[in-house]
Parts: sequence; structure tokens; C-alpha cells
Amino acid sequence: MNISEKINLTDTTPEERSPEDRSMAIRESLRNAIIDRRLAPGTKLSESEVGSLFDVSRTVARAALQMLAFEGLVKTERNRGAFVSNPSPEEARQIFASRRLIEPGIVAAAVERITPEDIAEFRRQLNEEERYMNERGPAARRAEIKASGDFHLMLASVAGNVILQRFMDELVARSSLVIALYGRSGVSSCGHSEHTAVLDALEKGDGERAAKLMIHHIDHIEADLDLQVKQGLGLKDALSLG
Amino acid sequence: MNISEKINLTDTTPEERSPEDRSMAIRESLRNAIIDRRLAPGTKLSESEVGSLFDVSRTVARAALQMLAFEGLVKTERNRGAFVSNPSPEEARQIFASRRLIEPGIVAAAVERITPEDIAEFRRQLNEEERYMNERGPAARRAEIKASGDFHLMLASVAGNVILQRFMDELVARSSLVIALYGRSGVSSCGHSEHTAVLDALEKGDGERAAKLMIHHIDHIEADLDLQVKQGLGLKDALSLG
DNA sequence: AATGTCAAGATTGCATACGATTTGCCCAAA
DNA sequence: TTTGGGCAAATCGTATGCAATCTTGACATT
Repeated sequence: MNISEKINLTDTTPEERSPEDRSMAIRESLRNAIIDRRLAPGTKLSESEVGSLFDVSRTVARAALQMLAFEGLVKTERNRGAFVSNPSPEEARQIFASRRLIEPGIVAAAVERITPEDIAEFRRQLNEEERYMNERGPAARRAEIKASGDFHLMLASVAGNVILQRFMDELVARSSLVIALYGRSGVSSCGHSEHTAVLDALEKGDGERAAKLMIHHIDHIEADLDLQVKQGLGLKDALSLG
Repeated sequence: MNISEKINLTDTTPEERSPEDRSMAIRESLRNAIIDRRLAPGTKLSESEVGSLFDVSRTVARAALQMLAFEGLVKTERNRGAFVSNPSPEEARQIFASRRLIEPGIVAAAVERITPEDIAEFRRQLNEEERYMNERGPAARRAEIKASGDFHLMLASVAGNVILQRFMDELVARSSLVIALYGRSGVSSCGHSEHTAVLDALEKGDGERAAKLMIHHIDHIEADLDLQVKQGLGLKDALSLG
């Protein structure tokens, strides 16, 4: 099995291709591939394969995989390799529980700092979302998931707390994985209007309302998932998770 | 300058010295040294030095330093090396803002799951805290900071959300650094009684009250810090921090 | 005295080599 | 046919070597 065609090697923009760590670029590229579901959960990412794909040595490939492991996007098994994470329903629940905790706070911080320019930027982003929403096909759906995540990330950026921003980075990435895994197909489209509603409340300076809307939004996302005990796939999972 | 005497090479318990990643053990050891302030902020941690200290190659030492960089406990500069983080007051504020967001949620989750055994364990921990509190000297003070952090970590563990647990791990570690840097000496002792109060509320199953107490506790910790613009030290800092 | 230039030393960035561990296959024996 | 053992391939874990980059100190120049 060859993963090469699944990865877009030019994900990183030229100017971001800094003279610095190539491992960072590789991480980004793999991250995007994973959260777009171009790399399915369980896919093996061997050091040598990743290395030769990006034309670097195992050392730097390894560094990228270590970072992804730290973020929870891949899991490594000793002497076996790294695999794209296959989050369990329990993990999924914890991810959303974390988001329910953090995002209202982010909204509350954002309402204090958001500028008209930010609002305009958000509107652009929401248009993009809508565009993908109206398209059909798996590519558009992936783009929609990504765009939807970007909304939350932009919010975190506006809130101005770099630590929470990093937490959200991780949570959104893992959420994308979870949605791709457990999402029921049709319903994610309702997310867009909820984003709009949150933004409207923010624009009016009504942080209370924005936070409430955000919680409902997260609830809806989670409610759209099918988090029953995993059918079939793994007895290993059944055992390891009790 | 030699950092060897600052690091306790036997920090990790024998059974935790798993046949696995030695870099993990090194990370733990350095982490402890940093949050105890045996390694002062700004201290350089060169790969070869760390490597020879723990008797491993630079490769392994490097992996440990990368993990610490990911956690925000060290900062790496390209082609220069890794340095123990020197968190700015702004960073400190963001750390505590994050904690104010997350910890009430952890308390709320913990109250649902805490067992009598957990309570007993907490009481033991609080006794330990008290012991250090009554001792004098910098060593006792460091131990007190560490014990105080452990209380919050135990709470996160009881809450049962591994993601939040990891976030708290990072936040508590960085808080320790911040407290050591900006803490006014005398006042941290009030923390102990607040921990006790939180635990009492938890034992009674009063999650509301426990969460409120926790927020106040965090407020008090932050209020005890001196987060004014850093006096004197650096024009370099003044520039880089705006 | 202050500043600019340059070379030596130190340190990281990266690649590669070798050893250890695991996996999977093949074949023999029941 | 099934089970068990052993060997080969693959992969990771680690050490080390070389090149690139940065710092530092000395020295010359203004």
C-alpha cells in the first residue's frame, strides 16, 4: 500500500517553507492529510516511508511523527510504527467535553477583543463554508469540515490567549477526525447557520448569548455523531477500553 | 556553568523506568528540575550536555527537549539551543486565565466520580502539603509548590478526562514556573486551606460550591503574583514583548 | 574609545549506520 | 489439516559523523 498519492506535498505555502525545521512542514502536511481524512485512521506511517516521501531522512520524519503523537493525531507503538489515530467513542466524548468547557470561555474573551476587521474576515470565512456546503461530493464535505474547524480556530485566535489557542488547535484537529469517523452524513450542514448566529451575537457584543449559542452548537455537533459501542471492527478495542 | 548537580538523575521510580523510551524518563527528570526551580529560567540545556548527563546520545536528549518545548517549559532557538522558559507576565496571565476556564469544569466532573478512596488519598496529600508548609527554607517551599500542584493534578485525574488531564499537566507545570518567578514569598501558604475547603465541598457532593472555591483559589494564586511590567532586567525583553 | 571585520570554536540540523525487537512466513510434525 | 518452532524481513531505537550556522573574541580601523 502506498500512501504517497494521499499526501499533498505542497500543502505549505512557499513563504511558510521557512529555512527552518522541515519537520514542521511535514507535520503540517500530515496533519492536513489526517484531518481531511485523506489518510484514514489506522493507516501506518512508517518513518522511512514518510521520510522518502518528503525526501528527508528518518530523523526529521521521526520528529514530525513525534509531534503528531503528542497532539494525539497518531499513536505510536514501540518497535512497530506510527498509525493514524482511531479515536474511540470515549475519546470522542472527552474531546467534546473539553470543547464545551473551553469554547464558551474563548467566546467570552473574543467578544472583548473582536474588531470590525475580524468580523469582516469571519464573514468571508462563513461564505467559504457556505460554498462548500452547497457542493456535493466527499471532497466538498472534507473541505466543509475543515472550514468549519477553521471558524473555531479563528475565534480562538481573536480571543488572544495563545495557550487556549493551542489547545483548540489540538481539539479541532481531533474533532475533525472524530466527525469523519462517527459523523452521520447529512446533518453537519446545520453547523453553518449556528456559526453565523454566534458571529451575529459577537458583533452585537452579546457575549452571554454567543457563549450559549456556542455550547448549543457543540452539543449539536456531538449529537450528530454515532458514538455507540463500535460495531464489529475491534475486539482489541473492546478489550482495551472495557 | 555545570547543571549536573541541579538534576536528580534518579527522579523516576525504578518501575517507571520502563524498558521504553529513555527520552521520556529524561523529560520527567528535567521537568521536575524545572518546576522545582532547580533549573532557573534561562538556563541553557544543550543537547550534548543533557546527553552526557544522562549517558545517552544527543538523539535521545534532543527528543526529550523537543517534548519539553512542546509543553512550553523550554524554548528552543534555531542553531542556538534549548533554554528553560522565562514566561512573561502576559504568558502568566494567559496561563491562569486558562486554568480559570478549565478547573471549574474539572471540579464539576470530579464531584460525580470521586470515591471515598480518592478522598482518603487527597487527605494524605493535604497532610503532606501541610508538613512542607510548616517547614522553612527554599527546599520546603519548592516542595510545597510541587505538592500544591499535585493536588490539582490529582483532581484532574479523578475527573477522568485524559485530554483535560494533559492540559492541566502542562498548565500546572507552567504555573509552577510562574509562581517561582513572580510569587511574593509569604502568601502561598493560604493555598492549603483553600485546597481543604475544595475537598470538603467535594466530599459533601456540592459541586457548585467546590467550583466556586476553586475559582477563588486560582484568583488568589494569581493575585499573589507580581505581574507588573518586568522592572529593569531587559530592554531586550521590553522590545520582544511589546 | 568605539566600531567594523574576520577567524576560531561551539552547537545544532541532518543523514546514515548498526543493533534490537517484532512480525509474518514457511515448513515440519502431530 | 492444524499446530508449533524457527528463520528472514521489516521497522524502530540509538549512536555517531559531517556540514551549516551562530557566537565570541581578537584585531584592525576610524
